[in-house]
This record gives sequence, C-alpha cells and structure tokens, in this order.
Amino acid sequence: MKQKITLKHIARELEVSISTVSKALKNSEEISRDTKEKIQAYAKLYNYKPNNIAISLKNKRTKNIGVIIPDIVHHFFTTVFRGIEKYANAKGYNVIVCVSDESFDKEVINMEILANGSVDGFIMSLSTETQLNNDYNHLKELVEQGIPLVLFDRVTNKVACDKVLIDDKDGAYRATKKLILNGRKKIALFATEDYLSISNDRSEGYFQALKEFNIEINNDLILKLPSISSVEGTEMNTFFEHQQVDAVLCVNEIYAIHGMRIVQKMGYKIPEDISFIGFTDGILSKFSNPTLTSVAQHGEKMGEIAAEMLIEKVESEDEIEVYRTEVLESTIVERESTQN
Amino acid sequence: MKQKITLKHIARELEVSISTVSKALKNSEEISRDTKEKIQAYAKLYNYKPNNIAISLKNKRTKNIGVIIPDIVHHFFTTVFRGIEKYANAKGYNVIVCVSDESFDKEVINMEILANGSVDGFIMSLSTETQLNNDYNHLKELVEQGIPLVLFDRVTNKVACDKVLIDDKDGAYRATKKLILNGRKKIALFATEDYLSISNDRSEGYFQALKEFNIEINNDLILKLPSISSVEGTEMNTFFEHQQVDAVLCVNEIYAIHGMRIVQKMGYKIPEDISFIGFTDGILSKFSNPTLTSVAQHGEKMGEIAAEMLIEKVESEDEIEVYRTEVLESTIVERESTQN
DNA sequence: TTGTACGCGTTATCAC
DNA sequence: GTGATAACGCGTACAA
Repeated sequence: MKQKITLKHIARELEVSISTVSKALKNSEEISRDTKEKIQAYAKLYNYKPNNIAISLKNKRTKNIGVIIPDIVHHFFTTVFRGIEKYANAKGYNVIVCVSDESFDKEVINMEILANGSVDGFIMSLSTETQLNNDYNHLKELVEQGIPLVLFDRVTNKVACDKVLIDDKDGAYRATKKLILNGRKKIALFATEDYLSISNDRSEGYFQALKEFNIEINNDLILKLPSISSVEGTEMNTFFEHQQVDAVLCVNEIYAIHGMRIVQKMGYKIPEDISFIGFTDGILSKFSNPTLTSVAQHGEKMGEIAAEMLIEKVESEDEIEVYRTEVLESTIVERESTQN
Repeated sequence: MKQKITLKHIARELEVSISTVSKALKNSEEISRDTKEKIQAYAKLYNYKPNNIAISLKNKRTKNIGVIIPDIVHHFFTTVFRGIEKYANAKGYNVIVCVSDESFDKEVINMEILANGSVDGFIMSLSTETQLNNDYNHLKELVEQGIPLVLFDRVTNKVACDKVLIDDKDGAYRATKKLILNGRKKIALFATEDYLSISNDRSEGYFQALKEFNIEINNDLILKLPSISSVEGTEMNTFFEHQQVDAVLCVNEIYAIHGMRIVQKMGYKIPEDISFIGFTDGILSKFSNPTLTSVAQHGEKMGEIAAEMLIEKVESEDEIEVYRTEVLESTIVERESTQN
C-alpha cells in the first residue's frame, strides 16, 4: 500500500526543509531552478497532492457547501440538486448532501453537524415539519454566526437570507387562465393541505384567475388531499362521482396522473371532456397517457442560482448584509391533456 | 456576528490553559469539579462545538464518505443514494456526492479531488464512458493507496474491491419465464446497446428462459436502442409495424412505457394482446396506464449494504485484503401489464 | 536561495 | 489538578 505522501516526506527524502518543498511546488521565484526541478520531479513521481483537510484548517474555508433537502427520491429536488452541483463543481466546490426526510429534528441535527466547520455555507429547502412548527431558530443562529444560507422553493420570510423561489401563484394563475380561455367553466383544484406555503400560493393563483373572469369560486370544486401518499385513498373517486367538472388543476403531478386515471375509467375522454394541468413537470408528465400539460419549475436553473448566490456570499470578504430574493417565472409546458 | 468559538477563546476568557478546557469538556477525571463546571457552563453558554476540520486533521479520519454516481436525476441512483445516506448518517458519517455525468474525465477528477483527504472511502457506480474505455486505473490507484472502495450496480471485475449488485440475469430470466408460463410465445426484447454489462446480463436471462422452454431465439424480436433518450426516435414504431409479438421485455421503464403507448395507439390491448414487463420499478411503473409489471432492483437495500461494507472497511484497523461481492435478488412486482 | 517559526483547532502525553 | 508541548499537514512572514 502506497502511503499518502506529504511535504514532510519529500523534505526528509530530498534533505531540504518543508518550506522549501512547499515553495518549490508552488513554483516560487525564491527557489533555485535546480531545487525546484528536483522537488517537482519527485512530487510528480510519487503523485503528491496537498491534503485538503490541512488546507481547510489553514484557510478556514472548506470549499464544501452543505445541501439539506427534504427528500432525495423526488424529481424536483433532484433537479435542483443537479443545478447546484454543476455550478458548485465548476467553481471548485464539493457538495455535501443531507436529507431531512421532512423531519424538523433531522434538519436541525444535519445542520449542526455540518456547521461545525465542515461547510462554508448552506443551501436548503425547508422540511414540512419545520414549516409546521414554524420554528426557525436553527436558521437564525446560522445567520448570526455569519454562515451564509440560501433557501430555495420552501422558504420562510422569518429568516433574513438569500432566497430563490418560483412564482407559483403566477404559474397557477396562468394555468387556470389557460383553461378558462380554452372554454372550461367548471375548473376543479386538487391541493394539499395548506400549511405548505407552496400549495397556498398555487391556490391563490387559481382564485385570482377565476375572479378575473368572473367565475364564482365553488368550494365544492376544491379538493384538499392530506398528503401525496394519500393517493391510495378514495377521495378523488368520491369527488368525481359527485362533481361535474371540465378541467382540473393539480398542485402536483401525482394528483393529476391519478385523477386522469380515475376519470378515464369512468369513461371520460381527456382532454375533450376534462382537461388536466399539473405542477412540476417531472418525468410523469412526459410519459403519462395522455401526456400531461404541466407548470414547469425550472429546478436546475433554481439550483444554479442558489449556488451562485451562496458562493458569492461565501467568497465576499466583507459581510454583505443585503439579502436578495430571486423569483423565477414558471413556464407552462403544453401537452395532450389540454389540447382542445 | 457571533464568531465561531474555540478552545483558545474559552481558555483565554477563563484564564486557564487550552488543555484544561479540552479535558474539562470531555469530563476528564483529572480536572476538579469546580473548574469543570465553570468551563462547561461557559462552553454551553457560548455554544461551543469542536471544529470538525481540526479533528479530521488530527484523527486522519474525516467521517465523510464520497459517493460518485453517473446521474442524480435518475430514480434508481437516487434510491440507492437514500440507502447510503441513511446508513451512513446513522453511523455518524456525512455523504459527499459527485456526479460523473456518465463522463470518464469527470469521474476521475471528482475522485481525485475527494481522495486528497476529504473522504474516508468511496461508493460508486461506473459511468458509461468508463465502462466503454475499459480504463480503471483511477480505481486501482485508489485501492493501492488503501482507500476503501465499494462499487455498486455498474461494476467491473478488473478492480479488486467490495461490490454489490443485482442478479439481473436471474431477474430477466424469471420475467421471461413468467411471460412464457402466461402463454406468450413471441416475446420481444428491448435492450440498450450491449457494452453496458447490465443490459447484457438482462439479455442473457432472456435467452436462458427461452432456451429452457425450447423457444427459438428470433433476432428480429430483439430491438437494440442506442440510448435512453432515443425514445424520441421511431425505431419502436417500425418494429411494431413489422413484427407480430405478444409480449415485450424491456431493460428499463422508459422503453416499456413508450412501447405501451405505441401499441395502444395501434389498437392493441394490454395485457390481452401484448404483455409488458419493464426493469427498475421506478415511479413510472407505478403510475403508467396500464400500470407496469416490473423487475424491482431494491436500490435502497443496495445502498445500505454498500454503505455497510464501506464503513466496515473504513473502521477496521488492520487492512483486510478480502473483498466481498454481494448479489441481491431482484423481485418481480406484478401489475396490470401482465395480468392474464 | 534556503530555512525557521508560527498558526489553523484539537487531543494526547508528560511534566509540574 | 493544571499546564506546557508536540503533533496532524500546510503555507507564509521573516530570518539567515
């Protein structure tokens, strides 16, 4: 086994001092050409690489950024992550990921572990439980300690930091408007329970569009599903048995796919009888039958921006106490489920 | 901004030595109760936490593990990653992810960066390009340096290290056999080009089952698609126009979903006229229409095992030169696309 | 041109 | 019971 080689090894072997080796490897002008060549050759031969940890300790910069997301097996987060990773790598940063699993405790623990010197800053999206608890002390402490933080997608205005999010309200507004302009009158909304800011925003956009076109809001057409996994339940079946609708706006893909299956089994045609629009534009939208019109979130872009914001803060000498909030526009990707 | 507090700060503030502080915080017997209490109180008040980097430098152990995967926006890898993350976190390790993006160069670069002290070991799945190049020197060097390595899913027998993989051949065999027992005679195989060991194994299982039941292998029924993205092409359309089949085994979900759409549009019924079985059992299988029978890979389990193997090696004092290869059985998840 | 000394934050050993 | 010192690996200001 080849032992990891250090400056000390080289110095001892070549009978020079450690600092000479250090300088020689940086091609310092101070060192004679002879010595430099000798040292560089030796270093190359034994494949010397400086130890990252030592450098981190010295520089008080790790070149690592911590990413905490609620779930890794989730297309959207995964997409954002890719954006983060790409940008960060290009700038010479590594990414340490922790998954909060939608749990407040895990979020806090993960943060504490990484905050003790392992990373230069954080990019994160709040866990469901954190949003429920409405407790952001762990984030506030981070900010107080001067550790840069960027929140994305699931953010809170209780913490002063950079943020990047999607204009969900506008996306929903435009999706609803599109349905209306397509001649749809009875537009249902399938949402999650509304402690999640996101679902809220989307509902608002829906309301706004209806209002604008003087369509009365009918609460019977709004179905609130407890959680994504609840698709196994029969709420949707019941809904469609009792309500007559000609379009459905769903706050995520799964609801849309599931809804489409139910109405298809009931004999309705999509989009002729009922149109569907979903959110997130993940893999399901692309491959469902019919394919699903969807409000795209541009996760990768979001990740890139988040990483850019973070690294800017990390690398800025003086602490800038100005925080930005970048809002990305969503885009409607039209597919079969809404073609009139 | 609260500065990060160190032993030195505390020592200076309380007018004791650094070592006293260190010992007191470890509750050492050597220190008097008074001093300990005073120091511990102060540390608690200012929320002292030891600096991970310094500890890493001292211990020559980072408690980080490096994960290099070809693609993060991919359900299977994501699932494996979850398994790794769970196990690793439970053991007090963080996970640093790098994405090779199916590129040999990126794989090498990522490895080199992390190998310089940032991680205690690696878990990885080979990039397509690496498999094509058939060049594993970067991995061999790692092993020579004594850095633990675990390969999963896309492995090679050219490197001596721990491995964990799925019995793909057996999965394909059982899937094909199932189709045969369901009375299917003309079973097509949709595969990727065969430099990827995986697609190969799956094809072999298919051949084996056919042979066992004395069904002649008809090369016209084997469709090799250049890559996953090639679904946009028309190869499948052409195929179904020219070939009469009653079942299709696909080496991934996308091919299956796409194939099902095509035959449905042609007026065939699934599973009555044509059965489909896919590989990987991701989100598409569950939500497709009809739902897709699929060979499940147990990615999460795979991740856990990989992490367990790695951490065992990392924590073992003496270098064990014995490498394990764990083979997981795949499971067929039956859904609508094969119900007779 | 080369070497010495110090500091990053921690812990372990040994001396007082 | 407490403190000084060395060490982990590196970089650099300063001395020779």
